[in-house]
Amino acid sequence: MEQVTLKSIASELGISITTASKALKNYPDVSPKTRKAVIDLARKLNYIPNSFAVNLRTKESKVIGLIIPEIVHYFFSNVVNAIIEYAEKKGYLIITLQSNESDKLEEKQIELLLNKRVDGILISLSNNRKDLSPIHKIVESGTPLVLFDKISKLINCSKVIINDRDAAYAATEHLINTGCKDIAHFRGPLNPQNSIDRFLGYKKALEDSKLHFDKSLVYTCEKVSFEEGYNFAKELHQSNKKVDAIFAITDLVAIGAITYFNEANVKIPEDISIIGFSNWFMASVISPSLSSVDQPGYEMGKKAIKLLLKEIKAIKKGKKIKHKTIVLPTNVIKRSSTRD
Amino acid sequence: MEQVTLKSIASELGISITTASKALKNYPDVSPKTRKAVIDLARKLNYIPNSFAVNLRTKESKVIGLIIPEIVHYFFSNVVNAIIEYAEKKGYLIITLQSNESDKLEEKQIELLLNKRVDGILISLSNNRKDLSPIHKIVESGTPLVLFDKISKLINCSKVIINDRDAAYAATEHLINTGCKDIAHFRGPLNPQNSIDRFLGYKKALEDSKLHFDKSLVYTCEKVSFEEGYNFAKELHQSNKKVDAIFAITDLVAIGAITYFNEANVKIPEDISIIGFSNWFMASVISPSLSSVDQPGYEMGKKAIKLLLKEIKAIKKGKKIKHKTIVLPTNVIKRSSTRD
DNA sequence: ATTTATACCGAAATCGTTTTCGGTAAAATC
DNA sequence: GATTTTACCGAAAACGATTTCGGTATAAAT
Repeated sequence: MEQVTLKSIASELGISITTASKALKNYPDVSPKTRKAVIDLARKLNYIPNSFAVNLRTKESKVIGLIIPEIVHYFFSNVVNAIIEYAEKKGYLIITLQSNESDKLEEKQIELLLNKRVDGILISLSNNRKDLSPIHKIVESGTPLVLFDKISKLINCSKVIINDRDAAYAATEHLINTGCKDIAHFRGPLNPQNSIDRFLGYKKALEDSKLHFDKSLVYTCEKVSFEEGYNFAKELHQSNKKVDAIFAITDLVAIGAITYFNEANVKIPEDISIIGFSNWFMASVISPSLSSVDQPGYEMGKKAIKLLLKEIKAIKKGKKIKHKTIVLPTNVIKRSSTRD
Repeated sequence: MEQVTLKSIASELGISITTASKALKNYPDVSPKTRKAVIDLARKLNYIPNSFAVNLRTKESKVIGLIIPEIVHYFFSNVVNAIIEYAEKKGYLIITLQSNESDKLEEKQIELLLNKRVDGILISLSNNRKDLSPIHKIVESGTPLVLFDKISKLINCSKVIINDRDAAYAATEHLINTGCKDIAHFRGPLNPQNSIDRFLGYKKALEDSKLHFDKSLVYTCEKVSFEEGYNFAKELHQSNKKVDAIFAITDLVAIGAITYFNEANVKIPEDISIIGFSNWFMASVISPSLSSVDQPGYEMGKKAIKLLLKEIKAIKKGKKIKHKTIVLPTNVIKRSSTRD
């Protein structure tokens, strides 16, 4: 399998490597005749420029690194989808890595991407990240970086996020506006900022409406799973606590709850209203269909890669870059699991 | 941002580039003293070997290309998950691309990966692929290739698949064994081999059990969506056709049907049995829980990347490679949507 | 006829690493 | 003391493309 190079083309045509290169790259100082000859031969031999050599020379790889906690997640697979798609259109390829919520793994992966000399890096931070020095290292290396969804404000780079607090506030407000007074919250783990922010939004909405915040109505889903939603719904129901609504950290948790209430013949939303978070496609599909807050994964991915490519371009041109933080709007999607 | 190179290390230490390189790569002909000096300085300056130069020299990129129809799919995101994970352990990175079921796009992406000079390629073919020449091109280029799930037998390379026909046969057989006699099939589109094979398995199972195959009981889901499952269930129900079971091409379609029957107060599995395909995690979660055939995405991804890396290794050592086709076993997972 | 402009072409340096192949000094052997 | 071995080191040639800078013809201008 003999490799076709500029050298082989040049020697076949009896010209120099320089001229061959210039012919293919539309330099003006090559005659139409030789240009045609080179192009024709290149096509005939199926010449493919050696990207390793090009990379070395141009010092860019046209590859972007992407680290997310887990790809097997509707939200993240949508993000990845958008990123891959947009990047490809702009001539960039994406190397994807998953941290599995392990900060140690995340650090290794950052190292890997830096070693690969990718042109830029996109990260959604793992929940357990405390030490920010590996992230700072990226910035120091001069590699453009954009953080999204799960970010840290302490890093000096561009970011794309939603306002979890406001979104949770809106969800809770929707429950309040539709007449609910005793609202439970199935929250996420205690550490992640997302989970904290949503809890805070929930609490703030209660307070702003002069509703009593009852700590015993807050259940913590460690794994944010269907089962937890199901079991906490059962627990809540059998406890005979006075509750007329649930705000769940995630649609999956909410659907767990719905499943229990359906089985227990508790009417939704007459007896209890339920609202989820993320607007997973299953939300519109189960019955009753689930009200939710949309978390625009595709949009987020697209905005993040767009921002990153812009910074890469700017740096290449030696321009100064101003880091931006884009906050994507979220909307409460009203369906049948909450009242009118 | 001055780049740290072997050259800068060497000149700082007053030694040659060669020796610096050898010190870092554990060559025996460098004294412990200079080795230590080089290693220490390299660490101090945070030296990162220029991967572009290494690639050029070693002619390998340690990158694998992966093309799938869509990443936003539980099955495929599981495949990707496994591939990324295993590859990383073995020192390889994954560039992921999605064809969106477009053969034109798929061809461009193959071109992209070939131009990038990835060390190997993994593909799950798009449904519309007729012309196999772009795939042959990969083989001709000498790039190791492994096809999985949606493959073509006409390509001379290794493959990882399930036997859709047998799996569908087993699903239908399960319905028959549990007393069903009039079994409908919500099939997929007419083109894709997967869809055809599952239909054939269904038909064969009926014939082998001397059950009548009724063409009017076969519904074609063009988009393989929840809505189609729901609507065909409705259509079937209102048609008053005699039917006591449905085999759906996919769990999503099956869940659509279940949702309709739940609403219509048709008892599952007493009045009608339903079995899906893929063993999506939602199958165990809805009520009644859905019987299904597991389609081991994670296993498939792992086997595929393993096979590919093995071939890459073999080629590097100049060994001959024998292409393998791995057929992964599938199992009928019995849950509450079918009878005992 | 001489100068100037134009149109093409190519030598060579460069990117940073890897690896082969000699070379020199010191130590070991006879 | 002469020879061989051992232990280190480095020059230089790759890998393949890009780009600068200078060159030589030929055509145009004076």
